[in-house]
Formats: sequence, structure tokens, C-alpha cells
Amino acid sequence: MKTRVQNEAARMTQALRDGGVRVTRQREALVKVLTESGDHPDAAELHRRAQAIDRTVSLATVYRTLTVLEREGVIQRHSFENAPARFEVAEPGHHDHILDLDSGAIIEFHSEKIEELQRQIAAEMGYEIVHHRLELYCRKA
Amino acid sequence: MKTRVQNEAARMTQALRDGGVRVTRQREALVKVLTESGDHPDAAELHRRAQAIDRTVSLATVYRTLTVLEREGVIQRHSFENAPARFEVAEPGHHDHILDLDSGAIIEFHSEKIEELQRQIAAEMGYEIVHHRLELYCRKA
DNA sequence: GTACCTGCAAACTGTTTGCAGCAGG
DNA sequence: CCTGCTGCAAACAGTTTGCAGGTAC
Repeated sequence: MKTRVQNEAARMTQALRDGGVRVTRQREALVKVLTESGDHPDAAELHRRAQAIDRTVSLATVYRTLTVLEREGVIQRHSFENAPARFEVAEPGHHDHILDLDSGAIIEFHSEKIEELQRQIAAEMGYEIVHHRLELYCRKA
Repeated sequence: MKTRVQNEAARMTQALRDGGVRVTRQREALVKVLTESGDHPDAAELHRRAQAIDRTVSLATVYRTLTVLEREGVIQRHSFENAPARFEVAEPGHHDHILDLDSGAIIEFHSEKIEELQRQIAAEMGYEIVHHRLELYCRKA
């Protein structure tokens, strides 16, 4: 039986092939790092982690590969306030983020009620939501 | 009787003084441009408009002044996806944005129900919302 | 005078790209 | 081989900053 990480890695390398690029040593290192990271690292952090596996991975390749993976929909890029973009493996089912302003922690949440209200508001204006962004910048109460 | 624009301009120049900077010719031009713009211009656009009033306004001064005005809370900076930051005069009462992906139009909306749900979700995690960001990237249905 | 202001150009950050050489089917 | 890959370094966009000179009390 395959582990979750192995499945995600397989899905990701397939996404690379689908995206029309080769699965190289460097890209395999990045895929490994992505599937094993439960947090929301930025490109520089991913580069650091990938280099621990394969010294020859460059930041340029990290960015190039992330672009393909995002286009194929297997990872998501989040641009939070005044900060480099952060990445995470795309899970089925959308979620939003709470950002702890003090610790920098990122917490995921989902509210179907909010999603529904958003759709309703957009519809009232004659719009259809393509995607949205909801971030709560918070402090411990 | 004063017009809304005059009131806003007065509030803004006062904010500059409160922010500890002088109200110069260049800053007056920017204030005028800000109060008269009903849209959400970015810094380059504000620079262009301010130069139409006073040729000597530089982009650096636009940025420096916007920083002060934002710190004083009389304007708001919004960083939408893959785009330079856009600015608007802060109105009492928060609102969120719908972005028309085709036309680039920005529409404001407010939903007290959504705000309440957000507070509720944050509270469940032991958090207090300092500020939040909600953007709906949409297409005409 | 003496602050603080200005525009300019250079610095800076995060990201993308052109290029010469390397490598895998 | 031949295509696409690589790292490097330069380019890029948006924004900030150091500096030499200008301006308002």
C-alpha cells in the first residue's frame, strides 16, 4: 500500500509530464520537498529544502517548476500581505486562511456558509466567482 | 457649505500634519487627486494625475506621501493579485471587493453576515481579527 | 538658519528570462 | 544527436531610500 506522500508525489510527477516538461533529478527533489511539507513554505524555503536533497537545484528551477505545477493545478500559490508567495499542495476542497500576526502561523479553515454568501453577493451583481481570496489577519484573543 | 471633496481634502492635509510632515505644493496636488478619484488608482496613475496639476511631483514623493496617509488611516492600500497596489480614500465602514477579471473593474460590497461569520470562525480558534481581506475574482455570468 | 522637503538615481525584493553549456531518451 | 534541461547572471516590476540641493518658516 502506498503512503499519502507517495501518491502525491506520483500525482505531481505526472502533472509535470502533463505540463510538458521532463521529470529531472532537480524536479524530483522539489516534488519530494513539496509533498513532505505540511506547512506553507515560500520559494526560498523550498529552494533551501530541495538543496538539502540535491545540491544542484537552483532557485530559477524552483520557480520554473512551481509555475508548471500551479498551472496543472496540483499546487496553490498564495500571496499574503507584504510577503513572498507561499505554496501548498492543492487538496480537493477549497479552504481559506487565518494568519497569526504574532507567530506567523497559518491556519486553514473552510466555511460553506461564507462561500454561499459570496456566491449570492456576486450573483446579485450579475457575476460568477472564478476564484476568491479570504484571509483573516488575527491575534490571539 | 463645504463639499465632500473639500472636507476630505481638509481631513487629509490634517492627517499629513498629524503624521509629522509638511503640506507642500506637491502633497496638495496628490491630496486633490486622491479626493477627486472615485476609482482605485495605483501609484503610477496617481503620479500621472498629480503631475497634471503640478509638473514637479515625483513618483518618490507620491509613495512617501501615500505611506504617511495610510499610516494615519485616511487612505487604504489594496494589493490585489499580480498587480501594483491600488489606493482609495478610507471611508467609515469597511468594505470588500469584487474584481471583474475581464474589464478590470472593481466593485465594492459589504456583508455584515460574512463579517459576523468571520469573527465567529476566528473566535472558535481563539483569535481576534485585526483586519481581513476578501476579494471575489469574477466574470459576468 | 535650520529643518524638512524635493527629484533623481540607485538600491532592494521577489520573480522571470536569455543564454551557453549539459544531459537524457 | 537533438531537444529540452540546467545554473548563472542579468532583467524586470514595484517600491523604498541615500543624497545633494531647494524651500518654507
